[in-house]
Amino acid sequence: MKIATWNVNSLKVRLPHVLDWLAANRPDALCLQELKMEDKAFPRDELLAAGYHAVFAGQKTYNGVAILARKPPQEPQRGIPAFADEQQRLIAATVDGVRVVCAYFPNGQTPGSDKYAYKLDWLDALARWLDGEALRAHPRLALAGDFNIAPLTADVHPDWREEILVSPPERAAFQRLLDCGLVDAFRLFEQPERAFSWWDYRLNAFRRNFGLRIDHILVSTALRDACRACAVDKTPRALERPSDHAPVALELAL
DNA sequence: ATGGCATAATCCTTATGA
Repeated sequence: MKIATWNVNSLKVRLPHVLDWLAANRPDALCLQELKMEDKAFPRDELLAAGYHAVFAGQKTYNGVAILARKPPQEPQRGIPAFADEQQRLIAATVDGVRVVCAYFPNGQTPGSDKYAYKLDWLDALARWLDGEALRAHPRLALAGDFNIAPLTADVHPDWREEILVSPPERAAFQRLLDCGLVDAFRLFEQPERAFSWWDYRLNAFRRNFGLRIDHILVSTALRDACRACAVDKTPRALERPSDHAPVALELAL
């Protein structure tokens, strides 16, 4: 089984890249973030023609998440239960017996801001839900998405000067997700130096490999031993009009 | 010290992103 995640930064603009990537990689499930479109604009027919069913939670201008899968995703659920939120940032569904949770974590803007407080509140609600309910109901669970957190020093280009995405409270919140019984699938395997998943559009950041690893796939204990490979695919980032994020893919022996 | 690019929305400027 192959599960992947990709922040597409507008599904409308990136649909050709997504269709090409699906054709080339044939994942069983692909989690998308930052659709930036309402549900009525979702390209359901184009994806079905490409062999993919979808569940999605869209909104105008910002946010928006979807799970694409070769088989119809089962029991879709939108949002974090018991966390009232106008922003469409999470959708979960079962694909091939795995509970796939697709999430677009808040950016946080800058420590001390309202958006930063919202980010930490959102992370707290996510951890509570995973620990208290989701993992009990679904022992085989994968949490995939744009976490907007670079957990380790190795996940950050040395020239990164900002506090956001690397601040101690954000990293503590990431660790709390691991403490729920999840593992960062990427770090189960040997990886190249300076492996990132996002590069700023400015400053020739991609060419200079000035990036961050903020897109992750965490898997539950029950899935850990089934992991066979996990990698960032930098190819779509080099195309014309790319997303600023690259897809991350996990292969499982299931 | 700042912005540098991209997207969407209202529309030629602004908010947001990471």
